Amino acid sequence: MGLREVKAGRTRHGIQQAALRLFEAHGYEQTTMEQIADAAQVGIATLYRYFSTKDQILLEPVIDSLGDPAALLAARPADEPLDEALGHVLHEFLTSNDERAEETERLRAQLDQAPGPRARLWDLWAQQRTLLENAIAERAGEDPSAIWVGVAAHMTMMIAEMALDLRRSALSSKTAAEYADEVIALLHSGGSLVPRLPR
Amino acid sequence: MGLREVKAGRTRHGIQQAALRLFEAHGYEQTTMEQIADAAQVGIATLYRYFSTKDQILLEPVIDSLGDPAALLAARPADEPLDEALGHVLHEFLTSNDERAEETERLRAQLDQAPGPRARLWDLWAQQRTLLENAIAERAGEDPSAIWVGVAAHMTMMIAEMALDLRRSALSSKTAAEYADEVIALLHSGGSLVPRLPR
DNA sequence: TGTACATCAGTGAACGCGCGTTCACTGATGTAC
DNA sequence: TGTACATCAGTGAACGCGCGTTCACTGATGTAC
Repeated sequence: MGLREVKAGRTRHGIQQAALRLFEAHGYEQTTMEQIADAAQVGIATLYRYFSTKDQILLEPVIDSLGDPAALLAARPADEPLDEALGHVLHEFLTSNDERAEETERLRAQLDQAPGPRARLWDLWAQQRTLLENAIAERAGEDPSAIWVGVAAHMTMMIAEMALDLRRSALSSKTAAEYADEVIALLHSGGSLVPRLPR
Repeated sequence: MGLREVKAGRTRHGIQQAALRLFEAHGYEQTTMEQIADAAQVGIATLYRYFSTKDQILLEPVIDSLGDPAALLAARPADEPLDEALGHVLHEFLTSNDERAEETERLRAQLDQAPGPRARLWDLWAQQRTLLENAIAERAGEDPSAIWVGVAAHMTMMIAEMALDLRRSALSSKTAAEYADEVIALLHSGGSLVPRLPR
């Protein structure tokens, strides 16, 4: 890697850092591209050389840090029962997330206040759920549009979402993976938490 | 209702109709407020008298047509088991939705192409899930932040979401309530669809 | 090691565009008497 | 029933603002020889 690339990397990183500081201080919507450029000590044109939109500045690190549940499932042994495999997928997905927790937490907090980026992040989750559906279907040799496939994928992603939310909002210092275990245990406890068909 | 109100209602409705036509023809983002004003044969200032933002024109009818699961749960008999009560809530929620299906379907289709409004709609779902959590907790006389409460609420809303998605995408003419029944049946089938704790 | 040229990060300024705001005004509808 | 006044829907035009685009240019870094 030559000096040119090193400097470019520094500039890019400097923009992200400056932007995050400003977002935290004044909010995403209240921060203008001009302010970011000033704080990062670059021109506005330079901003758009690295990030095609304002959204991207906030989203790029979050997107990069997102795991890939479909790939995790594909890596599980083929003879493992689906529910067990999905349990492992959840663990691996959330553990890798726990490791970068502090780093991404500040970004997430900003996301919650910016409708545009938030919508894109949700799209990303939905997209990964679809990929997971395909992985599940392929594993079973069945049609990805089968309802049971959708149920399994939705359950997995829902547990992941709950676990991340719980870690984010809770006072305790449990990991997301531990929260996922609690949720899974509740779902298998035979309690009356899952809606039942009306007679 | 006097003539003044009647006319105002006509104007408001005319704006929504004109906007929806334009959104369908050219897409939400590609449609400007000026075009909407022209098509509705009113001034731009009139648009902002009725709708505070462009989002609102699209969202207002969707928001109005959304049911209220928390209220539905509160209306169930107090001695009914929770899972049964939630099953009824789902049925009532989705049935009322099925009735206005055609009306809101065109709006939903537009929502899918507009990140801003889509984010707001998701916020609304999350908000209603929170309300449902409160209703569940109150029914049980427990803390709304208990994990099992969140699980029950998430499960209910997830089934509703899946049912609506299935009705929207499917070729068959089943109702959302019927799809919900299928999902519920799969969840209780004892299959290996719910992730399991790794040993 | 030096020279000539190519490449590319960064610049600044001007611009287009659409959302949303504001304001003084018109004219129709509503109401008090 | 008519008159005088109040209320309010609708108008048009100007404006502020921030995002994103474009372009010709500078100067540092990279490379061929």
